[in-house]
Amino acid sequence: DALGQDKKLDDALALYQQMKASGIALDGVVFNVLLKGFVTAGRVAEAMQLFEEMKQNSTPGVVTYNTLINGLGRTGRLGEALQAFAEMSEMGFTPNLVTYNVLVSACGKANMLEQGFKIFEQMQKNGVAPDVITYNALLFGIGKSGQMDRAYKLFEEMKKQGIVPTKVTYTTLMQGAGHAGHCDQILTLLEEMKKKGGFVDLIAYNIVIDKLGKAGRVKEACDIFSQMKADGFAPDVITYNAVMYGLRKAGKTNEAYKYCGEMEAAGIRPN
RNA sequence: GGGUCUCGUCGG
Repeated sequence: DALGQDKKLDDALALYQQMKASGIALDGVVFNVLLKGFVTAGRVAEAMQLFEEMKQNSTPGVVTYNTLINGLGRTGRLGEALQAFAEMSEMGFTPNLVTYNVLVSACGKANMLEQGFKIFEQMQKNGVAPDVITYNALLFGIGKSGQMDRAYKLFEEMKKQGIVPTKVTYTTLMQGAGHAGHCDQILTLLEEMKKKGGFVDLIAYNIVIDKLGKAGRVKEACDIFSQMKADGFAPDVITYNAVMYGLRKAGKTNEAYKYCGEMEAAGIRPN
């Protein structure tokens, strides 16, 4: 699993072959881990091949299906993901919270928001209660489709249901507000996150700086950049790219170069 | 008893 996460999937495969050759018994978890490796590397064909192999050995389980559905969904193959979802039920596996979350998330990314809401309803009919990840995934899809009024309604609704928003909820709303061009909302959300304590993180600052810069509010972007450092956050390459993009867009190329120098001085490699 | 699955950030 560690090798697979670390872009060393082929080393993981070698280890797997070695295990097989030494006659070590391989259980379903080993296969799931490999499947996940293929899926995160975008090697879907090999993932499908391994999955077929697993079926011969009758090692697939709910986690296997979830991993596979996630892989299909995140590579834009929503149709195949839904097919795998149907198949798992036929095989007698009961979809769990993760299964539904993977599907809702895939729908949002694929601009199939209404399909996502259908699954949201279906899970509840089947007695699976949505959690904060489900709502965050829906908010992502709503934000991507530019319907922020609907996003704020769902945000209120989730709280009414007793779901506690996380920092991901807030940054997801920020992104949506950015898509809709609502920079002031982003700043309001940042203030709310600060009040919560412990909600503001590097990603939140990166989003704020990016959106302000793209909206031409480059002075504010630079101010937030200073503020994040004052708050003890170290800008990363994404932060620097975002400020520099905004500065360059505003024609402040010299200013952008200053940040570039600062970045290198901070030991951050340009990408 | 433990190990595997799901949500948010830039540029290209």
